[in-house]
Amino acid sequence: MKTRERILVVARELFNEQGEHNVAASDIALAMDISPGNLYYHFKGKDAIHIALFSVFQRELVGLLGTPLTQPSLFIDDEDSPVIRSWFFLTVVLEKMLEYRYLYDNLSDLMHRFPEIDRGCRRLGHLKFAACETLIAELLANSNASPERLDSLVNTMAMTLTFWLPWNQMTHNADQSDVIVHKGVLQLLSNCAPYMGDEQHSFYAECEALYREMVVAVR
Amino acid sequence: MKTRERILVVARELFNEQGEHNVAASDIALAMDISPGNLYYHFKGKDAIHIALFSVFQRELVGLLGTPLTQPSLFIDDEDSPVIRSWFFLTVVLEKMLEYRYLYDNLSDLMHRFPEIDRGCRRLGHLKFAACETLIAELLANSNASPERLDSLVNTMAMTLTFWLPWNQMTHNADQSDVIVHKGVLQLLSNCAPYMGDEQHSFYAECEALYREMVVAVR
DNA sequence: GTCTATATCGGGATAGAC
DNA sequence: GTCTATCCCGATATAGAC
Repeated sequence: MKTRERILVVARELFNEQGEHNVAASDIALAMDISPGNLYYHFKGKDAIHIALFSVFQRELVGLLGTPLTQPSLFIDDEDSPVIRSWFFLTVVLEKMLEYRYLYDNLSDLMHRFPEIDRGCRRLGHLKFAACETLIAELLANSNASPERLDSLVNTMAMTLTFWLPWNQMTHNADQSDVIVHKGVLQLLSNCAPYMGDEQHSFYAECEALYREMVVAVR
Repeated sequence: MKTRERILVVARELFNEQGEHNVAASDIALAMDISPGNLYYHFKGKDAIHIALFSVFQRELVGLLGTPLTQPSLFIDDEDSPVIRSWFFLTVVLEKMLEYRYLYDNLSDLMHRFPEIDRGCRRLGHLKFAACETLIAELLANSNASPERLDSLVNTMAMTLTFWLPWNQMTHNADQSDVIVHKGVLQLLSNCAPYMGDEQHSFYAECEALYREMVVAVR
């Protein structure tokens, strides 16, 4: 792997582990066994690394959010139930966010410091909203919930999607970084539960079953 | 007002306006027209200011969260409906948080840097949970929602309470800092709506009525 | 591309006069 | 209590050799 690539990988790891602000450019160089000067040859400082890192993340997440549940894929069959499809979709999104969780630990800060990140996050926010809307439309197709309620539901889901990782970090100090995604999906979907029609119970059963299956599989 | 007091007030304002990390100790001194040396006479650096500021906030918020809806007060009558009481309670809590919103913009960061803030926020988190639980117990007294659902509802509410301010800041760049509290209360209560019994509609009506009333009153 | 050495700079912190 | 002046340090950034 080229040095430029490695810098991005190592920087992301350090940011996630130690918090963005605790990592100096020289720390990254040190962790890679290269000199600070060399690092500055590839990126003109930590800022440039941030921009590059975020642009990769943005591209990847836009790709995921852009095709929510619409097309079948390798993993998702068109015949699968909306619950399964939603479950899978949310899992994939949260896992991607977990890879770049340092971003969500310091969202306001980074958005404030970097206009690019600010614009990017707002764009991602809109996409999150849209994705949740189509997800809900599919999941609650024959629900009689009022539009206002659905609005607030979408809002809750988009917000949960954004802050689930930091929220868990602050409530459970333990590092259950693998179950955290599945717990998040359950939390997200359980918000939809009360609005579902008759399949309500079967939904919840399916959810819980999948949840336990995954948690067990991890351990 | 004594200098020591003024430092805390000005620091809080600057933190809220410009973000905690963008404010140096010398900035605070500058904004107050005192010398950096003088500031250091009162507080041994920015860290000490943070600790002092947080301890005030913690004391205040613990006071609010500690007596959720239980005792009648100047503003809350024992005969008032649970909806009104919940509404008022959430408003007061969110308004206090708004006064110290810089905290919630950089939660992970500050918790990471200051063990005191870390411990305090976890404690506040528990109190938030407990408060939401009693609120829900009162609000959904005769609901038949399953315990799992109620758990996830409490979780959603506590999380919303924690991240509502930063979430709004990142979605709506406009500074509608006065309505933000009322919008938050509506968002919080609308999560409970589907679990309410027959009074569901009357609840929503009451909520919306109050909401509009308050928004209009502000403008 | 990579290194070492060094310059720069901002913010934290202290000493001592008033 | 408050000021001025100064020191110190860590992190950023550059220069120039290899």
